[in-house]
Amino acid sequence: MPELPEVETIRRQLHRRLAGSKIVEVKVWRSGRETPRSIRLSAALVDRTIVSVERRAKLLIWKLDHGQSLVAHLKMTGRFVFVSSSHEPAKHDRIGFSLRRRGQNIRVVWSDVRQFGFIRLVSTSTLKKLLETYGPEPLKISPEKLAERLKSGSVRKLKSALLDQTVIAGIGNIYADEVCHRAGLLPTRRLASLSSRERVGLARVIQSVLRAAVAERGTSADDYVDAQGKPGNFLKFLRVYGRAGKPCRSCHQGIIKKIVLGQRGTHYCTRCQR
DNA sequence: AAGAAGTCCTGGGCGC
DNA sequence: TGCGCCCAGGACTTCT
Repeated sequence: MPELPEVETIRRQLHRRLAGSKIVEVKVWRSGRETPRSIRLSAALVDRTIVSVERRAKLLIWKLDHGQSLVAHLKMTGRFVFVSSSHEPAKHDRIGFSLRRRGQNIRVVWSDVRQFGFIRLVSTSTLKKLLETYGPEPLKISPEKLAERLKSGSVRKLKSALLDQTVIAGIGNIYADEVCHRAGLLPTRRLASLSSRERVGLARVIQSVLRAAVAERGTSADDYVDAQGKPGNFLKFLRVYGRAGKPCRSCHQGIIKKIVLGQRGTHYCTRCQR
C-alpha cells in the first residue's frame, strides 16, 4: 500500500518527466465515485503546462501553470504508470494523459483496482486547506520536533498515533509496524508510557526507516508498482510486516505475532519489543 | 472526546 | 473447475 516512500518514489519519477510538459489530451475511460468526468477534466487540463509534481503526506500534486492543481491519493491500489503511445486501456485503467515535452510524446495512465483512491482538480485555496489538515512531514523536521508530536498524556496506543495523519504525515500500516519493531516498542504501548528517551529514539527510527525505504523505491508487499511499473525493493528489508509466525530477523528467537489493532493487521516480535 | 466500528471496493486465497 | 466466503486496508463517517 503506497505510503510516504512509495508516493515519493512515484513523485520523483513523474516530476522528472512531466515538469515542463504540456497536457495534450485527457481521456477518461472509466469514471467512478472518485474519478472526475471527462468533459470537466479535459476542459481544465488540455493546453496546461505542468510546473512541478510535488508530494505532501501521501498526496501527489501536479501543479499547473494556471494555479490549479491535480491532486491524487493512491490509497490502496491507485497507480500512475508511464505507458507507450500504443497502450490500450486495461480493465482498471481510468484516465489516460497524453503530454508533450521538447518534441517528445509522454503517456501516463491513472488506474485503480479497488477505487479507494481519488484524483481531483483543486484551486490554490482548496489545496491549501486540504494540506493544512496534515501533520508535519517526518523527514523535514528534527528528531526532537518529531518526538514532540508523539508526546501525549493520553492512553492512545502508539500505532494508532503513528497512523494518524494529523500527528505525522505519511506513515501507513507497513511502516508503522516496521518502525515499532526497530524502536523496540510494542505497537500497543500507550503514548503516555513512553519516556522522552524512547520518544526521541522512536523519532530517529521513523526517519531512518522512511529514508531507507525511499532509497529502495518503496515496498511492494501487495501490488504496488512505481511509475515505471517496477516493484519497490524494501520488501526484503521488512522485519515484521507480513511475517506472522516467522522468526524475528533481529533477535532470531522471537516469533512474529499478528494481532488486530485499530482494525489493522499488526505485527510485532514478542521478545524484542516492549 | 477519544476510540471503536462501519463504509467504500475488488482480486486473491481458501475450503469444499 | 467453480462457487461462496473472507481478507487486505486509508481515511472518512457514524456510533458509543
